[in-house]
Order: sequence, then C-alpha cells, then structure tokens
Amino acid sequence: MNADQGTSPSQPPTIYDVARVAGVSIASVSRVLNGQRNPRAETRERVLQAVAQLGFVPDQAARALSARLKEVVGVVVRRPQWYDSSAFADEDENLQFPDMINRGMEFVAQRHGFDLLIRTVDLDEPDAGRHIFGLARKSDGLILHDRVLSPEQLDRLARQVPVVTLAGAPTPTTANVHGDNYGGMRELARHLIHDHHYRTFAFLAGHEGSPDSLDRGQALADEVAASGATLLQGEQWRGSYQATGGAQAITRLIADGVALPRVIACANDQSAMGVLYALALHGIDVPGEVAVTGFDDIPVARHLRPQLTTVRQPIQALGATAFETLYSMIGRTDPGQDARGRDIALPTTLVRRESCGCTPEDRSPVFPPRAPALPADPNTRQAD
Amino acid sequence: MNADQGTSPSQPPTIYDVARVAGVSIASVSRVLNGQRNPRAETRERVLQAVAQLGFVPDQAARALSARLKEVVGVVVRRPQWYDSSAFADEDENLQFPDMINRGMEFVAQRHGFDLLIRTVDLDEPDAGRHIFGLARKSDGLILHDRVLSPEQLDRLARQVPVVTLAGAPTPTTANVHGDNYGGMRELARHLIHDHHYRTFAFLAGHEGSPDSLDRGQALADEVAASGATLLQGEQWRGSYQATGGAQAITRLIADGVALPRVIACANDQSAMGVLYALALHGIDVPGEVAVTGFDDIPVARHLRPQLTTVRQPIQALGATAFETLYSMIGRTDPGQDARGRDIALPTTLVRRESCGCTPEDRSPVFPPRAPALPADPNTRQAD
DNA sequence: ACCGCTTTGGTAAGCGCTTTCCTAGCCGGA
DNA sequence: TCCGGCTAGGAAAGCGCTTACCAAAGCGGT
Repeated sequence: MNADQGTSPSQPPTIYDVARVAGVSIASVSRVLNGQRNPRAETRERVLQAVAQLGFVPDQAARALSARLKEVVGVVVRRPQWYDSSAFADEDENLQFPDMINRGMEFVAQRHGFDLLIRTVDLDEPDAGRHIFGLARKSDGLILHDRVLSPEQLDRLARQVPVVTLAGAPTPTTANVHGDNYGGMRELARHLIHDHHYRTFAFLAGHEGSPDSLDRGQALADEVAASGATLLQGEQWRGSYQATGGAQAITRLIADGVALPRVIACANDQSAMGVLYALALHGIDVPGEVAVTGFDDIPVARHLRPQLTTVRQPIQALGATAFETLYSMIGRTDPGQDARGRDIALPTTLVRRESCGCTPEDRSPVFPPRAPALPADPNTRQAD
Repeated sequence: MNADQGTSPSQPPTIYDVARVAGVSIASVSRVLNGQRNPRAETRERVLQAVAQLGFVPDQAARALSARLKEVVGVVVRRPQWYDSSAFADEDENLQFPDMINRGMEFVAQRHGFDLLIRTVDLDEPDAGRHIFGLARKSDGLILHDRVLSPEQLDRLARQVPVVTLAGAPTPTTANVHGDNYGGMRELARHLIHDHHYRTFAFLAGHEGSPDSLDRGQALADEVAASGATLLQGEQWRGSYQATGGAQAITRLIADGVALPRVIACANDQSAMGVLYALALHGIDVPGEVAVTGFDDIPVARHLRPQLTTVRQPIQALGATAFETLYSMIGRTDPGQDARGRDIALPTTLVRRESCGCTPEDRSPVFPPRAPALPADPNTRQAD
C-alpha cells in the first residue's frame, strides 16, 4: 500500500516490490510467473495476489538480458526512392504490400508473445547496413523485405542472428520466403495467350536484380516463346515496382514513338497502377487497345479502372510464414538443420478482372472481403 | 583475430571482447562509444579500431537496462472487428490509415534513434489491457491509436510511462493529437450546402464514442442547422469506420425502404468506400442521385469511382507529431509541464473530387504524388 | 526413530552494458 | 624539487530480471 494515488508519474513496480509485498524472495516471484518448478499453491497464491495488487509486469529489457531472449523480431522494409525530394511523396501508395505482409507476421508473432520492431531503410543512405545491424541488437532475429543488404553483409549478419528474407534467395545461413512467381506468371501468361489470343507482349520489370522480377519475367518470356508470340525487350521496360516508375516508363515510350505491345505485364500492381494512369492520360483504352496486368493483388487492385487482372499472392501468409520460419530458428543453438538454407514458396492464384479483357467479376451483395489468407494452423508451412 | 570464419553461427561480440582487443577496460570502450568525457585520442583510436574489426554493436537490452532507456516506443493499433470470423478478411483495407500514421512516426523516430514496436489489439479479447501494459514494458512510451483503453486503465498506464493518444482526448497525464475534425467537416459542409445547394444530409458515424466521429458529426449538424437544411438522424446511421460497416448500413436502409438523403457524409473514407459500393450495387448514381463524401483522404480515395471528395488530414504529420510529442515526454522526470495534458490539432484541407458533384480534377502528366505531408523541421509542432 | 529422497524457497551469480568513484599519472607554478 | 590541481582510465556497483546451487523441510520406508 504505497501512497502514489496522485497523478504524479511513478516508477513501475519491480520484482522486488512484489517479493516484499508477498513476503517471499524474488526467486519465488520469478518462478511463479514463469511456471517453473511449480511452487506450493499457497506461495503461488500470495505472489499472484501481490502481482495483481501492484499491477506488476516485468521489465522486458531486464528479462531479455537475463533470459537471452527479447521476444522481438526486427523487420526491415526498403523505403522507395522518391522521384522528387519531398519526404513522403508517394510512399503511402508504395508500401501497401509490405504493410500487409507485416500484418501477417504480427498476427502470428502475437501468438508467441513476440512483437515486431519495424524499420524502413533508405538504401541510398551512407550506411544503411549499420542501421540494420543496430536493429539486430534490439531483436532476436530479423526479417528482411526485398534486398536490403549486400550478400557479404547478409552473411555476416546471419552468422550473428537468425535471418529470414522475403523475395530474396536463400543462403546457407538464411531462409527465404516468396510467392510462386514463376508458376503465377506462367498461369497468367497462358491465360493471355490462349484465352485472349494476344500476340505481342512486354514485361515491365521491377528494380534491377530483384529475384521476384526476374522469375516473373522469365516465366512470361518462356510462355511467349513457346507460343511463338513476340516479347518486346529493352532497358526502357525497366520499372521500379512503383507507380511513378510505371507511369514514367510508359510516358517515355510514347514520347519516343515506340509502338506499344498488345499486352503490358507488370512486375507488380503498383507499376500497373502507374501504367494504367499513363495510358489513360494518352487516351489509350485498356483493355481495348492495350491490356495491362499486375502481380500481388494488393487491395486497391480491384478499385482501379479498369479493375486490374493480376496474380494474387497470399500476402499475409507470406508474412506469417516468414515469421514462423524465423521463430523456428530462434534459440536453436544446435548447429543442426533448422530452416536455414530453405527456400519456401507459397502458391499464387490468377485473378481475372477487367484489365486483361475479361468481363468484370460479379459484385457480391456485401462489400467483397478479401479471401481469408492465413491458415489457422500455426504450423502449416510449405517446404521448397 | 578469432577463428569464426566458418558458417557456424557465433555469438555477437560483447564490450568485453572489444576491451580485450583494444587492451583497455570496458569503461573506456563505453566512454568512447558514448562520447562522454572524451578520452585521449590514442585510446579512442584503439577502441574504434577494435570495434570496427569485431563489428561490435552494443546489445540494446543491456544498454536499456543500464541506461534506463530502450529507444523503443510502442504503438497500439486497434484491430477492426471482422464481420465474419476469418482471420484477416478486410483487414488489409481497413488499416491503411493507421499504417500511414505509423509511417510518419517512424520517419521522425529514426532521427532520434528510436524504433517502433507495433502491436494490433483486438478489443474483444479477454484482457486487451494486459497486452498493452506488456508492450509498455518493452518501450519507453506508448502511442495509442483510437480508443484502446478505458479511462481508468489509461490513467494507470500513463502514470507509469509517457502516453500519447491519437484521436482521443487529452487527460492530465496524456497528450492527444488529432486532425481538425470540426474545421474540416465545417468546410466540407459549407461546400456542399453553399456551392452545391444540397438540402438533405445524413452523417454516417464511426464507431461509438469516437471523438473524431463526434466532432465531425457535430460540425455537419451545426452547418446544416445554420442553413435550415435537413439532417437525417438515427441509429441506422452508425457505421464502424470500416467499408463493410458502410456497405451494410446502406444495404439495410435501402432494404427498409428508407428514402436516402441527397448527401451522405461519411465519418471516414473507408466507410465511404463501402457506401459507394452499396449504392453502385443498387444502381444508384453517385453523385447524380446521392452525393457521398469521406474524411481522411487515404490514398485509394482518388482511385475510387467516382473519385472521392473528402477532407484531407495530414496523415503522416499526425504520426510525426505524435512521436515528437511523446519524445518530449520521455526521460522527463521533472513533474513540470511537458506536453502532458495538451491537445494538439493539425489543420485539414478540403479535397474536391467527383463524388460531391464537382468535375474531376485535372490529371497531371506524372502519376500524382500525394502532397508532401511532413514539415522538414523536426521541431515544427502546433500547440493547442 | 533414523536415513535418504524429494520437494520448496532462499542466496547469489550472472546477463552486457553505463556510470560513479577513485587512483595514478601528468602538468605548471612556486 | 615539491605540491596542488587536472585529467584519463580502471575497478566496481548497479540496472531488474532468470536460474543454478544449496539448505531446510517434509515424507515414506525400514
């Protein structure tokens, strides 16, 4: 019964306070709280009551130091480069995809008592790497979106702390989680080629070196080649995964007088948004004159005009899987094989909407929920 | 020169390793790293070199325990209630607004070396409060979106750790940050009344007790009353800040055969999306038969059909301001007046698009960037 | 009634840092 | 040459927990 009933800020109670109130040692308090070597019922009762009375919650820094477990995982998101210098322009649009992935992570992380420490990094910054290593010392493991570290840095990092990458490539010390890029794009390509009979294509790539973009582009190229159709190539078809990148690419092509292909398959939905925008600006009808497709199926995709045909990734499941994979690596001190080195692919599905030339999907009487994306079973994970 | 050149996971180096390599005591290492009592140049050099060689980064749990500063702030987001039980349905749509706010926080947090620990809570859960108190022990302060705690809990929490609320109400121990709800809605209402000459209105509210919703509704009611127009009232005009809530409300009204007002002003953009959807479903033309407006100006707003007229909140600035406010409260042990008790309002602007009956805004040649939302000056903050 | 085994709770040693306190060495002035 | 005043670096005391390790107590079997 201490006297801080006022409004003055007071220190949170410590385990010593609880021990004193309960008339036991701090070890007993800890044991009651952590369910070790279950103490006598009466002791437990006394402690629990003191805890409730004081509203005691252990300080997690102290707990982390002692138990060598912070129950925090760091998440690194690559911050898009602005085409102008204003701090936030466009960012809002461009981070929907990672945000949804993070949501999936957080959902499963909570079941394990973990929280996410989220940090966006600007790769142009002097030493983005240092920030990531710093984040690592605040967490038990790291999940890296996209490519944010050089292979050497990644290797050094992964040797100190568990690391899972998203849309990267697995290394001997890291695991990787990604959507089935090749399969997804193949299905889309076949739809465009065999159902719509389109004959000229272009692939608007993502940023350079992105494995996702590479796989998707390759799948399209393979299908196009197999059917004897034409694929336009060239550096002018490089985007940035961002809407502005897509818009600029198209604007430039048109300005250069390049003949557009019948289909523009974009590396992701954001790019497709930009493409749609630029085409509309020039009065080019979609899908009448040019068909446009995306990849990911982010929420806006179905609100665009025309509604965007795309390949749905199980976005939240990607995040959930990344977390579960990382979780399985945390605390494992055995050199034995955990998830390290694994490459985990999640299935994708084709979503036919209007922008490929299909007729609009039916509208349901309630606002259309996105399909439930996460398996209830926390252990469901697909292996390579 | 130790021997871990293999791929085996090794422990990160500690301050003791650095001290040994540099041939100094750990105190010196700490002093060099923290810039205290600047050590002799030669010592500093030796330490710095050892740090570089080992790639030493201090463990933040230990640092936090000792320095009583975690450099982490917890962010609590209220998880929408699903109208069905599937884990994620619709969530993707409904959290854009908080995600953008968080982005603004994170941007300024980085300047101070802070990271955000983000947690969504389900208010229906048995003791959501416990989770929040737990989060508090992992951080130096908390930012609470929306209403996630009862006043009593909030008060107890705020006495232990600095707390800033978003879209709440200030208390003697907390500060609050919000958009200028009343002013924003007043401007919108005047536009609808005086420029478009509409005469019947309804306000689709957010969830019960939300100060934001209350203020917005009041502003509309005041303007409508002042002009002698009509405002439809009633429990059937309660939404949930979510798209499905809006869609369901409209569907029910139509099913009940209620005559719709000329204007439906929604408490936020998400609700407006649902309303737009439901109206389209029933073949009701917007804005021809019914005008619809939102609030917030989330990114999708301009991609809807028709493009949504709304009140823009400086979303990222809300987050940035919330962080700066919290930051000013952290470490202050003096009972003196910091930001506690302050209510900080940020200005809003009316965005006229199509859904109110205006003609579409011009399309710019590049993909339209959202207006830069954050002042460059880290100290820019608006007081009550 | 004694012995050894199994609880149960307390004592204390860390976890990896920061920071106070103190000693040793250095300087200049007398 | 000696002494007072500085400064730089080391020793050590925590920060608030977890968890050996150990002693005391309870219990059954002989």
